[in-house]
Amino acid sequence: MRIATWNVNSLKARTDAVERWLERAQPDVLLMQETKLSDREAPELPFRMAGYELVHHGEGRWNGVAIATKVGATDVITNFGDGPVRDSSAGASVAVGEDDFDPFDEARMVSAVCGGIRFVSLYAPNGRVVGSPFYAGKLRWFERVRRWLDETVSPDEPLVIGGDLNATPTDADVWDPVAAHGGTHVSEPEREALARLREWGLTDAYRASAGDAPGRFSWWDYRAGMFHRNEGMRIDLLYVTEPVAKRIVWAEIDREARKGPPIPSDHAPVVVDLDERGAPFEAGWDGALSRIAARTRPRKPKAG
DNA sequence: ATGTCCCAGTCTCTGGGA
Repeated sequence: MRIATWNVNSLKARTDAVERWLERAQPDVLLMQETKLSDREAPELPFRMAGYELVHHGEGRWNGVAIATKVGATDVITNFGDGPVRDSSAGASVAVGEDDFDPFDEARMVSAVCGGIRFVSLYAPNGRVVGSPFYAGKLRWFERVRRWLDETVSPDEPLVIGGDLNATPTDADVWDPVAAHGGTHVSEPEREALARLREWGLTDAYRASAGDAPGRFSWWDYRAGMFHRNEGMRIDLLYVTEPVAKRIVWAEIDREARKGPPIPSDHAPVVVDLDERGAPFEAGWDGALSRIAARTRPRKPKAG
């Protein structure tokens, strides 16, 4: 089973590139981020023509997460089960200010069970500036991810949770820790937030297979030739529970997909191969889903 | 070296976000 994650930087602008990559890489499940589409605009047909079901959770102009799957999708969860997000496709010309920023109004989480594994596609808030309200919201969002793990799934269950986490686990995941020092994506609270996820019972699938070598990045800024100098960061992660970790046989970051033409995403896909010996999840997902149902309360829509 | 790319609206440019 081949799994992957890719921040596509607009699925509208990148539909053709994603279709070509699916044809070449043939993942069974692809997590995507920054689709920048509403659910109504999600290009389900091209994916279906390529053999994939598309599960999409979007808001329009910004953010947006999705799962493309060849092996079916059931038990879909959006936004941690906390209710609807905003619609940024209507009346969104006014920027979200510091005071009204709420990462839980944004489409940053979608999950589904595919091929006996629960997958979660995440798009962490950027944080903008360490110490800003956006940075504080980013840390709150990571706490919500951990709480969702605590309340709805178990480390004993087969789970893949990942995507664009907008944070680097260690200095080995940054081209120049000194240059990046003091910025978002490398700060200690962000790294502690990632560590809290691992401590719950998750393994970094790429590192488990590819080792600790530095210089293995998944994102490079478009500007200043940073890709060609390999000045980037590894912020696109696949964290997996033990039942999945023991099936890892290979992992790679597809740098080729970061090259043009045409204009590529600023992220490269991260690919992990699992062997086929994964036993069916003994307890089944019914138990886990009943816990989810019990914890999921429709959130009262905000006025206006 | 504030250098690129994406989006929507003010619509062949601008402002906002990454």
